[in-house]
Amino acid sequence: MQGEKTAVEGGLRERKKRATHAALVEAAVRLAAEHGVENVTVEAISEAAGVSPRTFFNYFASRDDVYVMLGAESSARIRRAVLAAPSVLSPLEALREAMAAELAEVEQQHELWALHAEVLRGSPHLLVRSIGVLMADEIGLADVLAERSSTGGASTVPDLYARLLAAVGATAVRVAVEHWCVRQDELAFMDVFHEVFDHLAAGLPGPRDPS
Amino acid sequence: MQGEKTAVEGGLRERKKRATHAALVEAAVRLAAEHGVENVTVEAISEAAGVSPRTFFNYFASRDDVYVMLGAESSARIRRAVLAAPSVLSPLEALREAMAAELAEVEQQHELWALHAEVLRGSPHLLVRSIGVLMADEIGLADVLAERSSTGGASTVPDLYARLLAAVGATAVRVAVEHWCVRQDELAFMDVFHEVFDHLAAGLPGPRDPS
DNA sequence: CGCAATTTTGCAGCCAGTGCAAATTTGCAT
DNA sequence: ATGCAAATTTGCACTGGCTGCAAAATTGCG
Repeated sequence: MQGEKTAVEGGLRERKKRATHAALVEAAVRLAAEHGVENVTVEAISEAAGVSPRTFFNYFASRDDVYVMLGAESSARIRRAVLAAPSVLSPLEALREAMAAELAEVEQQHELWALHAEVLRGSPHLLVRSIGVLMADEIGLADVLAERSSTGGASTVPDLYARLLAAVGATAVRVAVEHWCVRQDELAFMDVFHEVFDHLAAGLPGPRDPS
Repeated sequence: MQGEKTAVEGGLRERKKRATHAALVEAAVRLAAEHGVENVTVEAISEAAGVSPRTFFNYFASRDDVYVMLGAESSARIRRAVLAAPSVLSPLEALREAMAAELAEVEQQHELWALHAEVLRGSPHLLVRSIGVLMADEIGLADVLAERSSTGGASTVPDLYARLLAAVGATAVRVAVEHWCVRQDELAFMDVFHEVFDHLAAGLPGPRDPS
């Protein structure tokens, strides 16, 4: 399937849409980092991105969404990785591997993420919304985990264990990220990540290092 | 009105403030349950509560906050209970006990909570915000857990284990509540709650019942 | 009762967010 | 290339969320 040389995806239309989306996000983050989120209007963002204010709302349902809707693609990739995991792995191990792989990817782009994190740190309001969105993704993750474990019966509602594992996994990643953000220069992120999952696998016995 | 004997707290001024606050919350929840959140304006809420629209914003920073800011007092009580827990309990056990006690309390009021849950179910937007607020409380909980475990040194930043335990504990409660909401008539909430914590204590080994 | 502090309210106004229809751009078949 | 259909962008008008400010009402206290 390679007939097209550099066409990574779709037609010109779709590419332009993605470009506009990215331009809006970047403009919003940069303006917010400089002037503070509350002092950045939709009009300013749109102008910096070269579109009309009305167009902004064709891409985001609210002004805040431009700062909040970032992890959507990551979460889809994690779901695929969980489904593709070798069946010898326990559910917790499969999830651990899938998340580790995705996080290694994200660590590349690093720069935009750092700026974005700074913006969120300055507005608890947005931070809270972001956390909420991350957690809301669990439902989809729980579905995938339940599907992987079950023999094939398409259960309409994931069982308690799958829901718990999805939620705890997402929470573990968030804690690892937050902890690492505070001590960015002291620790390697992946070390923090694996320490967190070691704690979980051991049943959270106590503050002692489980290794 | 002359008897000051039943004055549970403060003067008339403070009581009236609490009354207004409660009236706004109740009016908002009832109106939202009936007409849908998006069809309930601040004007309607204020009118039902018997105050002016402007006054609404003296109590809540945004319209959505009236649906989102409910668990604040619960979380303070849980923190106190964790600090008061006997030191023979492991951190996970102490947290489990504190949360179980608080949840038993909340189950009494049941009625308003059920209505409120229904409203949130109808608006993913608010559900996400609520989850975010719950999770944001963890920082305070992590402080308390770290303080309980440490010999006395007031660390400025809770250690990784305390943060993880606080976050996972809050997540576990949320999962238990959500799971129970779906099967409200089949299961007793406390059974779900303890099953979740059994999974955690066992290190999430697999979907099999750990009991 | 009268004074000081607090709370409520109305008002004027900015900005977020939406529906609609016209204008513009893109994909594609001819 | 050219014209047509579909998708996208844009302007416009309008509702409603949200804020600052100062006047009016309410409460606490001597």
